[in-house]
Amino acid sequence: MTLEEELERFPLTGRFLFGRLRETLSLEERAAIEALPEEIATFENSVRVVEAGTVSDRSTLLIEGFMMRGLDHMDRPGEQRSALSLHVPGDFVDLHCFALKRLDHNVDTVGPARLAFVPHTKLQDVLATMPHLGRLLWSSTLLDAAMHRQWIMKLEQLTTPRRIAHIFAEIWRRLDMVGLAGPDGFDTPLTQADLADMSGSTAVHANRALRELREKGVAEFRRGRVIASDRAALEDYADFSADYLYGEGQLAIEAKHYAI
Amino acid sequence: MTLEEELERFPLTGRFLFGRLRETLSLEERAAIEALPEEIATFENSVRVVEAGTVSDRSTLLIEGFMMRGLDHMDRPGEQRSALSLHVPGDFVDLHCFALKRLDHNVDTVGPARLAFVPHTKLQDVLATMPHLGRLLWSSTLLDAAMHRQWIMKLEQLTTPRRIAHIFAEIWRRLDMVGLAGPDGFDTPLTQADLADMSGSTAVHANRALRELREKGVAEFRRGRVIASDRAALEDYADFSADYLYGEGQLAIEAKHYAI
DNA sequence: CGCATCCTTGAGGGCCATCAAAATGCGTGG
DNA sequence: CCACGCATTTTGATGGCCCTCAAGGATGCG
Repeated sequence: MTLEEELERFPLTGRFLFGRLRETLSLEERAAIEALPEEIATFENSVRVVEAGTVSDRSTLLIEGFMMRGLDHMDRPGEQRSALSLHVPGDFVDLHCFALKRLDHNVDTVGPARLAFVPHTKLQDVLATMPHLGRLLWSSTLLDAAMHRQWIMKLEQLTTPRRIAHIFAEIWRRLDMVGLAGPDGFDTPLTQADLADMSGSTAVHANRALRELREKGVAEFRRGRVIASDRAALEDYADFSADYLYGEGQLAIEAKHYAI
Repeated sequence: MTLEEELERFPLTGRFLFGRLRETLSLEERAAIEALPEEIATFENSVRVVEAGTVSDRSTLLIEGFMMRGLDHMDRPGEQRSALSLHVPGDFVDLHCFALKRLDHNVDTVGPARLAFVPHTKLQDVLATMPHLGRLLWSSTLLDAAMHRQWIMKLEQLTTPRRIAHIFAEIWRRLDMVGLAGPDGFDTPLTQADLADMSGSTAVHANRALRELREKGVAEFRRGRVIASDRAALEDYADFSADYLYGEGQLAIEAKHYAI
């Protein structure tokens, strides 16, 4: 099914796992997912949707826009924050809190966003009646963990310009999977300060790193728009390999194993 | 049940989730876990147990010793590696590969270790018949993700001495939970080069960072033995808070939610 | 006792943080 | 349409953390 058809039939959740494991879901299962949200809401830029430490009985699915998971720095709340992951439409942002209940980080919007809230009671019903779907939900939280690991590697190994290039490469691939990227770039609501948070750097240095990317011809960043005419060069510069996103290439392998 | 009793009845898997969510497991469920391993094996220091990229049909439970998940740096294989997580006895090291099948990183021993291999077919049987246990297995993979997030924060926010102090503080707490720590420190097979890999630094700089920890009275590290007389000072210095480990303090909350 | 591994120390240089200030773009309201 | 305020971006200067290369010292094992 194409993305357009998918979104026609499942306008809220059609992007969930699209380009990855969605193909292994039956239509009944996709319908069950579409029926999960109890409430749809729209938020403005930089709104804290869930606060770290709170016990929650619902999870957030991102329909439209971007979100970030992070933590305020303990010394100066609100000033310097630690970015843990960025989320694009189709992501079940804090599904893991269904199993852990208490969230260990904040969940904020980056730019305006439309969200679907899924009560955990409904998830529990789905798990009881649709075990295969339950396993796929599990997998989707593990994709998050795989991205975490790549971020760790990125922070341990790369300089700031390469870290930012890696961020660009990852977001681009992920937007691609849900049909929201262009042929030579993509749009985000990110600021240079956001990039600094994600790369463990400062806004000033992120600015200089972006200049280097521009001068090297790797990528351009202007007010949230990322343009890179040579995608291979960008991914090469960032030591980026899309394997950890478990995208289309791996689907053949996965689908076989998921045929319970 | 005390840890001693637990290990008496479940010598292989008695430490799995001990001090965290194990209390929510029935005796039948614990017995089911104990019956999972198909093979027990002992390995020497620095043995690669699973190679990145391979499709695996079994997962590894760490019974005794330490393991590390990581990636070799692309340019110089075997030389500079990126450490992603360290594992202690009781950890279901690569359980996530049950759901994702393909591993995105290597799994190596650090020092000698005793491992239990669990075939995925057995896990599948357990999931089919014991849904509650299945959810707990899910949770255990999410604890890994929570630790990943804390590592990301650690790398983004802290200097190398504080990163190493954070590593010490985390390992100490985790060894505590499975009864393997002392009152003023703990033993590991880690070298200074390992600490460097874990903190995204170099062996030389890790050495200087350890000297600073020693001079500041935060912690001592001598041939794998970590000694810190003032644990609060160590955790304070490292900006460490054990919440993300979802240990005993949170059990009351969790247990309630897990009473399906 | 010899060897391998690990630890330690020095010197030089590069990446990045910090402080400070100015320029640019953008929405609001006059 | 212009003025204004505000967030964001840009640039400079200084200093600190950390990398790299190099060499020597300690420890443990056969």
